[in-house]
Amino acid sequence: MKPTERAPARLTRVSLADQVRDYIVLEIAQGRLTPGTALREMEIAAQLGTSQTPVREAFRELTAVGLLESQIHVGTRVRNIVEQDLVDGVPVRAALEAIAGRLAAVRMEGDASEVREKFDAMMDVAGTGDRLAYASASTQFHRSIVRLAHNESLMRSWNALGIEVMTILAMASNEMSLVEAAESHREIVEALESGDAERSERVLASHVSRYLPGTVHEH
Amino acid sequence: MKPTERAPARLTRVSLADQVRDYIVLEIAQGRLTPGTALREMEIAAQLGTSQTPVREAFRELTAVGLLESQIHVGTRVRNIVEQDLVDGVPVRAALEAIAGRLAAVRMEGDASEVREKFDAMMDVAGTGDRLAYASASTQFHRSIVRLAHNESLMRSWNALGIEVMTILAMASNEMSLVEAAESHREIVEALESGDAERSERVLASHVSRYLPGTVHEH
DNA sequence: GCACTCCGCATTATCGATAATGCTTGACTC
DNA sequence: GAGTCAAGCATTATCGATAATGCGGAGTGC
Repeated sequence: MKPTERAPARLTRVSLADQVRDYIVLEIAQGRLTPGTALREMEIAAQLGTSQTPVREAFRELTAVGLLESQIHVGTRVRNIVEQDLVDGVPVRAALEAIAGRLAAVRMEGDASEVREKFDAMMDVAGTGDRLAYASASTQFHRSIVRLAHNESLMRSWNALGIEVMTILAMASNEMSLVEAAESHREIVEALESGDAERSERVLASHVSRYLPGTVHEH
Repeated sequence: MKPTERAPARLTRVSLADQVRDYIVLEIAQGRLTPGTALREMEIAAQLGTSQTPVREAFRELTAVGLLESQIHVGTRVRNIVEQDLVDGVPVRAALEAIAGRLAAVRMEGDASEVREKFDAMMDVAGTGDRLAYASASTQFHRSIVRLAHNESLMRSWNALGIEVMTILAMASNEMSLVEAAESHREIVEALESGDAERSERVLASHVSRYLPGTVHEH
């Protein structure tokens, strides 16, 4: 009962545009596409055996989160993500996740099981040392908190930060201990489980602020 | 020296996708497309004399800001924006613009001329009573502040809120005095001109918080 | 009468081809 | 020799057509 006959076991799950997007992200995260590289729609399409359309949609999405940059009628290239971009994102993300923590603590009414599950998954992955998988697990952890805040505006703003991509890039470029990193999320889970909105807000803001590259948050 | 011969003086400025997007927003803002209405790509395309592709891209963008909702392989419909959506957006927007105010106050180094220009434009428009134009002017005012913060992550998160659309919808549905509304932005301009980061942050947070429909912010 | 299956239709997702744009190069003028 | 203009080329933007998907209704068996 094969899904389809013609596709060579590759690019067969969801929409092609999504798969192309993930492919490009990986290429960048793993250094096969370096900043400044010009991306031609038809070329990528040919590589992946799709047509121009899904590639185009992937470009649009990645441009929206700042991974690519494009000029109308000219072209699209890999944006040079400098440390400043990561630094810029921190206060924004901290503010958003602080709100998320405050709302989630109240709205999930003591049932933080989903968050704890994501935390456990993150710990497991950290043990394997797979940095790419860890980046994904961490993103899912944080996203689940934002989702539990039940505020679509918040979710959209947070998504627009392109956390997943940034986390992958950050993970790929540093040597931080994964287990240690995962462990540092424990206090978030506990704060949420306590149902204390203020504490959750505070813990999340402080946690995310520590993502400043090469520095430690303090007040 | 006409731009093109074939187009009937309509849909001729920028990319078709952008024009389709603006068209749909207007249709919704002016009540010709009501919540729940199913949108068919080919139908809109036929109406506007384009093909399916630009319509599709417009749908994607509007889905991203929450104006439409779509299911893969099924269809896209006008989302029912309820008061809750507007309420949800307020704390997020307040947090983002507070950050923007703090950064902008410092980074523009006393030169708030751009912001003042947008303010003046908003006051002018308010005088005409054109609510749609006012919504646009107000959005431009706020966007200019976010832009002056020189933080792309912030800009992206803010854009994802779809402020323009929400403002249009809010404007279309209430009877607030435009001049009064415009005037309430003066303190923001003054705070920014003073270059005082904390004051700008505070004034913006408080101003945006007042956008809560039917209520007044207090602490 | 009710539940289940299968078929046809409406709609989107993807494709391959064409039109439009803007950069670049090279010739021409002053 | 420097500047200007235009034609060619690379690339995207848009198009029209086809493939794939999923929903709903007709038909069937119990």
